[in-house]
Amino acid sequence: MSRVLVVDDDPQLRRALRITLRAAGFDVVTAEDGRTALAEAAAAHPDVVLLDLGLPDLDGTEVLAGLRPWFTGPVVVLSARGDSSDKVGALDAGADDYVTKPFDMAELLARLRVALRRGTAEPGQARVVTDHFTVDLAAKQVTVDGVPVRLTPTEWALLSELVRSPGRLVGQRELLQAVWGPAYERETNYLRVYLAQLRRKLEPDAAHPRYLLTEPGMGYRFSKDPLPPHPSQAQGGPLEGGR
Amino acid sequence: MSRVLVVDDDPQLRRALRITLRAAGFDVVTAEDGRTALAEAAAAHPDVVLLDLGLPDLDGTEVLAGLRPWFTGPVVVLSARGDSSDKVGALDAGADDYVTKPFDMAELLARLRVALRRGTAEPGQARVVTDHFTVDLAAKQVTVDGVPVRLTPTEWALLSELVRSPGRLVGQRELLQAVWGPAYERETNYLRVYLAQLRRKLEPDAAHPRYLLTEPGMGYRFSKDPLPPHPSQAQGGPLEGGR
DNA sequence: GCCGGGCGTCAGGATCCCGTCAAGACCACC
DNA sequence: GGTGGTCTTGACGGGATCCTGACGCCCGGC
Repeated sequence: MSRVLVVDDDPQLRRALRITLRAAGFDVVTAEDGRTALAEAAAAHPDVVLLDLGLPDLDGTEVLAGLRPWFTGPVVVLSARGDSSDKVGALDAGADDYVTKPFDMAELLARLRVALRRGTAEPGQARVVTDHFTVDLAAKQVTVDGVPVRLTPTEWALLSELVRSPGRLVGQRELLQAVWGPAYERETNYLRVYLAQLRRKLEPDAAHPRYLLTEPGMGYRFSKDPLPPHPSQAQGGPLEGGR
Repeated sequence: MSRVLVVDDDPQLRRALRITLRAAGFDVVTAEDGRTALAEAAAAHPDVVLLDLGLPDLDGTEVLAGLRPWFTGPVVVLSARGDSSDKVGALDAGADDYVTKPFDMAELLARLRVALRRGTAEPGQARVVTDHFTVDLAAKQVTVDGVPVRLTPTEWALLSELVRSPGRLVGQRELLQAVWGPAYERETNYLRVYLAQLRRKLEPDAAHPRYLLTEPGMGYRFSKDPLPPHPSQAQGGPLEGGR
């Protein structure tokens, strides 16, 4: 179930949205002004924010600006103002969609579904867990077998880029651009060096990676479900009876 | 620079969009009906598709359905019909945004920016499934009977080119140009070698392909619905009573 | 029956790519 | 000014990948 944070100063609309969204299977949290919204967003970890622009204390754009540095989920703006300049401003400020009041509830629900469809898939998006290590994206913390591990800034940037989309192949150009910037797209050396460091710190056996996989010529892939241990790891397990 | 595919049957609107989008820094490709749209989407590799729902040959929803199995980028729907049910239908069919005509150009550009900001679809969103193997174009992952299979860059480039238009015959020149570049249009050798490798990795019986089919003298075709198994595969099935 | 074009297969060698290591540069903090 | 940590950069060996040519098969035309 997905959690949505509804930010609106109109009690009636809040109530209507709460009822409808709950009926649609959402877990609903509400806020009536900008400060509360920012606090609730941090506290309740919503998957999506439904944000009214006309708030009593803060301008909607300010709320967006306060949200965007750390909130990675989608933000759908709800506003009575239908001017094109308002829309462009909010969308360029980081909003993912813009719906004008009065709005049709079925359409709003559909747009929420679209926003969630592509927002980070897992509800517990801040934590990625494998059998061997855990990555907490919000706290910037990595633990291996429960023990915290120190990562350098570059290592962290690289790891979070990979872990953000489990199972997906991330191209080397994509990684280099995200971590070092567009000017370094050819320095595949960096990737090799830092992937090796990450594997030394995270993998059970750095020489035979099971989670941080190489796709030769294309890029790297973080796999949640580990590959089977390398055969050379013949630690006399009783199951290896054959041969 | 991003490439956008504009699909609309109105020549005037196409022209206006082409000029405005080009001025906004886009590389513009156009199509005037659904069939052309699907072909262009497969051939031109757009980053985003701007799709009018009222097309002469196909319903817009059909174009969406033809696009979504493999197209990993965002699709923004443009429509004169503003009914809520139309919007919900298109959004749930895989569209990323829905703009009603007449529209404000600045807003449309902002929505295109938003769509592109989010980048490609999540793994699992865009996948081509057959009875025997699955191709996840967003994750760049192929599984045969659920087991991940590793493809080399060239193999992947070739396979994705074929899989992008299921059922359609893709000319050898087209394939060679897409994978190796315009200078290699005569090297049909490459196709034979790499098709064989793909068949070895994907087909149940590489000697009698059922999914990656050869059209002698023309090119190759990916078929979702497999051909019946080859008769020589008489593995004692009860139905193979004869002979 | 003969012939030629197109296709599938195979194996070798050249090339590219990756993992690894180590040394130097840079920076922040003490 | 010293020190520890981090980031860059280069070089090297091993392995995977790509290109290439040769061969045999099938099929349609003559």
